[in-house]
Amino acid sequence: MTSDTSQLSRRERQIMEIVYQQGRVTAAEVRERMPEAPSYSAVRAMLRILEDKGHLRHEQDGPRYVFLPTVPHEEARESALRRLVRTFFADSPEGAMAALLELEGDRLDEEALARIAARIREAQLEGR
Amino acid sequence: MTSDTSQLSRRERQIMEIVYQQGRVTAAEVRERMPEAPSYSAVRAMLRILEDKGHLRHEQDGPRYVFLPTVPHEEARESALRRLVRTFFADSPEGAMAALLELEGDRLDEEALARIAARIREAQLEGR
DNA sequence: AGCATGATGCTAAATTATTAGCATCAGTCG
DNA sequence: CGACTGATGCTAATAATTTAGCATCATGCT
Repeated sequence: MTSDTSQLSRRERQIMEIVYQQGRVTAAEVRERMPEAPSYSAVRAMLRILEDKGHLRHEQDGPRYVFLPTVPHEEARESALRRLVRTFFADSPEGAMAALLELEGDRLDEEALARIAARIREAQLEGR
Repeated sequence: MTSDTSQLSRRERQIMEIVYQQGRVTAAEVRERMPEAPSYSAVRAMLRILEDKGHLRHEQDGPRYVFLPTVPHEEARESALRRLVRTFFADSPEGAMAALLELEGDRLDEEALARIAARIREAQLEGR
């Protein structure tokens, strides 16, 4: 297991976000998405550092490398979720749920709401 | 408005998280909660930098300063939520809600689930 | 073939971040 | 009072991060 993401530097964090967002990316793609993007070779240098630190690995994809996170997506997002709930919601999942509804409610159509409601009912029935 | 939190360095980010978690903190309190905490004076120096950059402000509290974020808690968490949904949930709020339920469901008691369900019903009735 | 473009590996310089110490002040205690 | 502790303001040294250039290789095109 790689070290905690709270230890990532500024650029490292920017890159890791892009990698998780995309799933697998080339150096050029990372660069396109970086705020105030440095040179191509600077991006590659950072990617290599992240690989050396164990956060990323690469695969050959034709003439270029494609980079992937070493911590699986699922795991990383759980970790990020927990951290967010702890930092901003006094560790209350209910608060986070409410905020998501409030903030993103208008992006949830009828069907999505129904699906979430069903999940809630399920949780209620399971007494958990 | 201060610059984007994605530009925060390693220690800056650690400190901002602590500040948001606590609401208002002294330098000593920040230091207690930092991973691999540096010296008291190093923490103070970082707090001052964050203040210079506009992320924090301070108030006098007896013989010491207490630090507060300049971006209101509500705003900061919305921003963090959006970023999380975008990075890890392909910008799908439904996905984020499902993951929260999955991950933290066992921390939601009957009453909390009922309250969330009520919020969902409300959203459904409002056709949003 | 030569040239251009896109890629990697590597290096090191430049820049920024992080660190902690010193001087000074304020408050408390014996 | 002096000593001690806890605080601030400030500085600069050190460490870490970030940056980009060079050499080289591979591929495709004329």
